[in-house]
Order: sequence, then structure tokens, then C-alpha cells
Amino acid sequence: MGQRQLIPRPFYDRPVLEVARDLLGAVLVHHDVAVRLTEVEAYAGGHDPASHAFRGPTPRNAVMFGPGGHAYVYFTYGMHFCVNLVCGPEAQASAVLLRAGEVIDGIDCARLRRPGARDRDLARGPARLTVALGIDRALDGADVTRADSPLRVLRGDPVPDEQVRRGPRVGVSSAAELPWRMWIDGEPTVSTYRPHTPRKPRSA
DNA sequence: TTCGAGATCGGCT
DNA sequence: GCCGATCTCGAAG
Repeated sequence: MGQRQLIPRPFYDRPVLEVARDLLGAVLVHHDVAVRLTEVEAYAGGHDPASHAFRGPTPRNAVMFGPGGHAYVYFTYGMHFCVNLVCGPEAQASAVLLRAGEVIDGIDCARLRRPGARDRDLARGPARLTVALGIDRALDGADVTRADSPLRVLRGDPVPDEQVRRGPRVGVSSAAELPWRMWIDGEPTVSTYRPHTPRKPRSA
């Protein structure tokens, strides 16, 4: 894994859909666990009603309005973390949600973090991916282009266009029809598509 | 295999 | 207060 190269900052200073597509096959590393990204989802910042940045900057989403190549880590549903990589023109607040991947290094460590899970399920889904890698809010704002960062993104083997598939985003209640979810065709580590389902109100 | 509900809490209206 | 870029388990087909 040491021979893989860091992806430099300009990679992220491009339109979000291009960055998302090129992140497929890239390798996310946190300490001793490495994951090859097989599924990502694009969020187009302030103009995208499904984006956390849609209603403007807040303390939580502040990182999205900063420079590209930084990680936006947020907490949701009272129990899950998810990771995004900020990209696009600065202050546009575009980001790519990392949805799933294949553990290619440190698999023993990942298994300990997700006991009982099959190997293909270790990082299958955005919240599972953060568990397998040990990512939490402390990494919010981390610069993934720096060699001395705890969280880094490295080049992987390129994924040819014919292996890239696109479809609707998962779990969002607005603009869900945009085909901004991308994954590598035939990968068993890609999460199964489930349309957004509003939850029933609680009752006694 | 598919579906529905619960868990659990921070952020924003 | 309300609701979420989710996951897991249990029940039914």
C-alpha cells in the first residue's frame, strides 16, 4: 500500500460529477485500514436541495464551504457517521458522499470493528464504511491530500467507463431522481438500492 | 427475498 | 419539537 500515490488537491477542484466518477477505484486510508471505493454519491452544494449545504453555512457543514480535498464528517440518525470529500469550486460547497467500498488492507482490524459481518459487507453502506475505517467526527475537516493526515485518499487502478454505472441517490427525499449515485458494475461491495421511505410518526 | 419498524440524538425550523 | 445522505432485526411472501 505504501507505493500508492496521494491524490493531489487539484483533483478535487473540478466539477463534482467528474470528481465523483474519478473517485471510483480510489483508496481511502485511515491508520491501518484501507478501502477501495466502489460506490459514491454527488451533492451539488448550495443549489442541491438534497445537500446539507442547501440552506447555507452552519457550524456543522462549515467544512463544505472551505477548500476542496477536505473531509466532511457528519453524525446522523443519532448513531451513524458518514464521510464526504469536499470538491468543486471553493465555497460552492459541493461534496461526494463515500457510500461503499472493498476493504483491501487491514481487514482483521475492520472485522474487529464489525463483528459478525461478512467481508463483502464490512464497508457496504456509508455508515458501515465509517465503522470499518474507524472514522468519527474528530476527522471532520481533515485534509485528505496531505501525507501527514490521519485520513488520506490514494490513487487506485483506473476504472474504465464501461464499468461505471449511474442511478438515483439513496435515502434522500428531494431531487432523488438525479442519477448522481455512481458505482462499479458487478462489485459485491456496492450497497443495494433502496428508495427513500419516510418514517411513520411514533405512537404509544 | 422483501418489507416495516425501532434505535437514538444533534441540528435546524 | 421534528426529522434525518442509516442499519439491523424480525415477520411475512
